[in-house]
Amino acid sequence: MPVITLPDGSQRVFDRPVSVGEVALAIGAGLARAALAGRVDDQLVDTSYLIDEDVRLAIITPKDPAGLEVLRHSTAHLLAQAVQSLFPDAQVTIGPVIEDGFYYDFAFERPFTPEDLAAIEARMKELVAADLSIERRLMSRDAAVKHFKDLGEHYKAEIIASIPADQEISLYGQGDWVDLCRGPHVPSTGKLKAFKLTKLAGAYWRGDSRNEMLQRIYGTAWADDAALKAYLTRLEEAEKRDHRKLGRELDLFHFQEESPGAVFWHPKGWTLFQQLIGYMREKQSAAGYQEVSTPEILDRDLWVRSGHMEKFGDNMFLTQTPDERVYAIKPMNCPGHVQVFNQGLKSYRDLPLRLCEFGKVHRYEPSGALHGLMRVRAFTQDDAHVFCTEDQITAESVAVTDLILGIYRDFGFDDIRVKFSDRPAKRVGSDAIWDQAEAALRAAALAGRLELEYNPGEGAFYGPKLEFVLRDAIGRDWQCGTLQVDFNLPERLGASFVGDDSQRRVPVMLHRAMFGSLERFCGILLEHHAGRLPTWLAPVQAVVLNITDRQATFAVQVQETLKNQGVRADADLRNEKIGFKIREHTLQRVPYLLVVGDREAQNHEVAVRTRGGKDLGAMPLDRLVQGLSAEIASRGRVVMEG
RNA sequence: GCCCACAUAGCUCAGUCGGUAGAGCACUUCCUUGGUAAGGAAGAGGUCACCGGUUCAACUCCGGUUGUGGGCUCCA
Repeated sequence: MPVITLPDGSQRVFDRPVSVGEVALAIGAGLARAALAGRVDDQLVDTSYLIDEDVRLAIITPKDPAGLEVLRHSTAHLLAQAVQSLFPDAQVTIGPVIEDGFYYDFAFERPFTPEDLAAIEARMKELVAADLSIERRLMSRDAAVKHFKDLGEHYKAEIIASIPADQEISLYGQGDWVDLCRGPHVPSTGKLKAFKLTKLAGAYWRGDSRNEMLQRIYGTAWADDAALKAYLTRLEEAEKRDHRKLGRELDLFHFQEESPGAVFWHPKGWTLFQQLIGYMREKQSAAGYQEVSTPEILDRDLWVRSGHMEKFGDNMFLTQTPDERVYAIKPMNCPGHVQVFNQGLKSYRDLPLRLCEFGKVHRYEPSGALHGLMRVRAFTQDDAHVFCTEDQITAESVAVTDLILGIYRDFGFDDIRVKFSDRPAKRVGSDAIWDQAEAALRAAALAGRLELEYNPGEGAFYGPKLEFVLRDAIGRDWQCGTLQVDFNLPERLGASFVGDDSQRRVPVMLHRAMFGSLERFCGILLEHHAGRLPTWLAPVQAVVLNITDRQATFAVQVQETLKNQGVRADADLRNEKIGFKIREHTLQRVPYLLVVGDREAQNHEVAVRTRGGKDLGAMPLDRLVQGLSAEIASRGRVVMEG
């Protein structure tokens, strides 16, 4: 006589064991139709699951996030069934749910083509129309291994063999097709309505690049067609703000074959870049950093001593010169900064010593990893190294964290999280020092009142680290800043200072970057703002548009006035209609369009329009200058429009 | 680096069965001086990424190289 408690607290009593589906039907026919699965005492189960004792039960529908997951998982199975019905020789492997969808990896003798994809999707639709019921059964491990081996499914057999002995092996069948799966699944294929196969890709078996490559088919699945359509629209919107497209449209930068992964910055893009540097210089100087500049190329031997050659030698650019020496183009700035520290005898009184550099580094990234500004081979870091005593680690770490958080907020990022990685198994330094360093980083992260994600054992061999991740306007995460404690490099490169007891000591080094890569940060900014950079960062902040040639002189006068006040202003004196000019500069995302006609010239004012299409009306020149200057100085707060 | 796809004018893209290339926008010139998201006309612009092969003939078919895109792996 199971008593079933529903989420609203109400109870239902049955005089015999009942399935989740039957309970749903007892509540209502509509709910029974929508039911995809059940949650029985926090465990997700199929609608066929038989309840024979008192439980709490929630009926899971597509509206429930868990329901959507079940739906996607079942769609992955549907995909596998369709593939095997069309291509019986294809072997199945795994097919998990991912954000917004699912994928399934297959082993098949020839690559799938886009035409195959269309055929597979059509077959999936047929299987949905057939509304095959999906049934779960249990099997012993040995029987399951034999079952899949007999089918020629070697990957599945391998997966089953690796499942812990105490776990039961469940299979799900739909029609004549069976797959190994933990479940749960929707009751029948007819429940799968809104899905689309999206792309083909290669993927290594078990995610290991030493293994053979499988073929992955990606798909997306939603509760209904409206949600699917909304998702596809969202993808299109994301494409529109792609920084590579914006880079071309706004004439900011380009790439070309002669130097893959290296940016050609155009005047407008470089203006943005320089704003970032100028901003950071100001912040760092205020925070007690001293800027240095170290060589781009350094003898290979230094990188052998630092340990980089051994670990990352394959990813370094090396020079070929008329002499015998081999230089490495620097992939990082740290060894250079240690050389600066090493000049002259340092005292504990010199610490903490904070050296920063806008260092351009080169890394030979794998060709397949390159991606616009986001992953390049030549980039500029806002790199800094703090040389300090062990006692200073905490205070310095807190200071760095505070600095980083304030900076992200200035750029319009409020959603920031931190990943904390502590000691790995293989490491240098005593446990006492690790205890101290980890405590310092944790304290620093907590001081910033941040959401902390803990990655045990993921730290560098030379010290623990914090990684700062920011979330952009369309919900993507970007790792930018990093703070690492290093017990290793100073010693390897012979850094030391004289302590208050006159003994030589080895300093601790904190590695820290805030933007990370300036190139990448530019890309993130462009996508975050969809090209509409805040006024203080916009390459062109205002453009003066004359209506006819009669106002050309006044237009130039307005432009000059603005430039003299430090506003980046252009004048568009072309013989074009005002509508045409408005359109062009709006598309160029210029924050303020200043129209001057006879009326304005007469009154010594400008008609102000924003790139958002808002008409701010006529404004005397001095008020315009005042407003623009205030907005630029405020870094981000919109003064003019408010 | 691995898998798949792609590479035609500055940009976005057509180009059938193999017969040496087109459009729109942009650009140049001329007309137009027009009040808030595209005024009109004419002109110029291409070794079809590169190298090789097949063929009477290759943008087109085949092989290779480079680059790009989407994934995988990697990211000090």
